[in-house]
Parts: sequence; structure tokens; C-alpha cells
Amino acid sequence: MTTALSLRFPADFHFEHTIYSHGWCALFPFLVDRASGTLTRAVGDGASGSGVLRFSLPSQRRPRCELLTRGKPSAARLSAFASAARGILHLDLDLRPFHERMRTEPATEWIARARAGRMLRGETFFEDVVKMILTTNCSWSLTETMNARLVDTFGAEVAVGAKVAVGAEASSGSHLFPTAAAIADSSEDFLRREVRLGYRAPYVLELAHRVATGALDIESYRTADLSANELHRALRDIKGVGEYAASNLLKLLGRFDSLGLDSWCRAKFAELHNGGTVVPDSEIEAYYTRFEEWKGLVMWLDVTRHWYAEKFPF
DNA sequence: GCGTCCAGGTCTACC
DNA sequence: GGTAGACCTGGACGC
Repeated sequence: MTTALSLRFPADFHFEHTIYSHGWCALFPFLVDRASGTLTRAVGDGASGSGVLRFSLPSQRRPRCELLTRGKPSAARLSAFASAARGILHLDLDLRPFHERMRTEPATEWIARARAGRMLRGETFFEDVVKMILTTNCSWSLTETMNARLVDTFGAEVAVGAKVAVGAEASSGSHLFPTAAAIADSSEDFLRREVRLGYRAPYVLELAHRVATGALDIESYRTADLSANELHRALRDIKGVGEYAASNLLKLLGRFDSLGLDSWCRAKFAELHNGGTVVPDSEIEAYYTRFEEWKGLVMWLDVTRHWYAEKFPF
């Protein structure tokens, strides 16, 4: 059955600019339908408390949010699904100070006008960390492939009695992102040989073990009253999470004071600001330093500005 | 075909 | 603390 979820959206919310904010919408269990402007994904615990969230236009400011489930969800489950939806769209992030700052310069005024800056997140922070590890040192297409195999192999299937997706996407699109316990129950050899994670396999397995056993309460990072530096240190303590990954994970926690440069950002910065010649990271850092606690977000929006003017690549 | 390079990096050993 | 080298995969490219 389909149930409408009532979510409170911030005044500066923009649906498409959130779901296309970075590559997560192209990674299962997210599914985007560009033609209809719809984002869907399976959420829940893998049992009766599972369903599919469907966000859709017509309104960019207040998109429709529906829940597809096999039976009627209890009030408690509805509340849990609404909470998941809020987390995925990061609705609790207050971007008003950011947009106020962006309006103070002609070069960044477009960001406030576009209501850009909110980033799509996984259902759990565990999902975000695993996906970030899968982006390291490989092409984007390989990230998509590894993630799809991971979801297919370990993600519980969610049946809601309605068609969620068609064609090749139907399978992974109706699976949950794997739990830490499901991955921890595997082996490094299996993750290398079957899921083909390569040298990332021991990193993902160790993370899954730590989370599944309770040794690492990674979900608390989303609400922890820790400084950005403390969170950064905690993230760097995860094997496979280096400077790039930690900084970009901080962005998904609403902390934007580090850049999180990768080769793509460096090349894009060079193209935009230095005639195509790559510059040292220190020069990129200096360029954005005036934006202080927002510099990581300003950098990301600067190098992806053409997406907003032309076409989102996902 | 086949070899090489490298892509949305990170870790470890060594200095 | 700084740096070189190893590390999986798979697509692009040159031959």
C-alpha cells in the first residue's frame, strides 16, 4: 500500500539540487527517474519494517514523499520511515547561515539563489562510509559496479507489492543497503573474489565487524556533539578512510571546513581558475580559505556549478 | 589481442 | 612528518 509521509521542509530546500548534489543518487539502492523527477529507495530493517520511499515532484520546495509497504505500517513504523526520509534528505541541516554568507559575494550568490548545498545521504552513516571507501582510487563506473554487487549480494530484498523499477535496475533497486552484520558474516576472500572489491575488501570487512559487534557506534556520528576536528580524527581511525574520504564524509555530517580534494576536483579547479594547469593543494586551500567553516561546501559547489547550469551527470 | 596507463586514494615502511 | 611504492579493478588507448 502507499502512504503519504508528511515532512517539514526548510524554506531553502530544493529537491533536484539535493538529490543530484553528488553521486549518491546513482548508487543503489537509490534509483532516479529523470523523466518523472522521482527518487526511490528501499529502507528499513529487512523484515516487516521495510518499505520503499518515493520522493517526487511537482514541487522543488516541497516534494511529495510516499511510502510503499506490503501492509499497513504502524504509527511507530511510520515515524521511523519519516525519520529515515529526513535523514536521507538531511532536512535537519540549517543552511540559512550558509546561504546568507553566499549572498555577500557575486561569485557565490548563485548558490543561495539555487538553494544549493544540501547533500543526499544514505539511510545510515555506515552506508555513507562504505560507499565513500568504494569511490577511492577507481573510476566512477567501477564504484557503481562494486556498490551494485554489494547491494545485490548482501542487501535484503524488499517486497512491497508494487513495481519499484523496471529492467536491469529492478533487482538492486528493490534491495536494502546491506547491514554491517550481513557483510561482517562474509569473508575477505569472498569480498575480493565475488564482490570484487579488490584491496578495499579488508577495509569494508573490518568496518562491518566493528559496527556489527558494537565496537564502533558509527551512527552516533550523525548526532554527536563533537567538533569537526574530533569527527575528522574519528573518521581517519577507520581503515580505508584517508584525507579525501574523511573530509567528504564530514560534508555528509554537515561539517564543511575541509576541502576533500580528489583528482577530479583538482582538475576541475585547474580548468576553472588556472587555465587547465593543476596547482598544489595549498593554492586551492588558499583560494577558498575566506569561506572558513563553509569552504569545503563552496569548493564542491564551485567545481560542480556547471551541473546546475547545464545537466546533472547522474 | 595485448600491454600500459590511470581513475572521485590509502596504507605501510622507511628515512 | 614526509615520501616512495604497493595495492584491486576495469575501461580507454595505442600498437
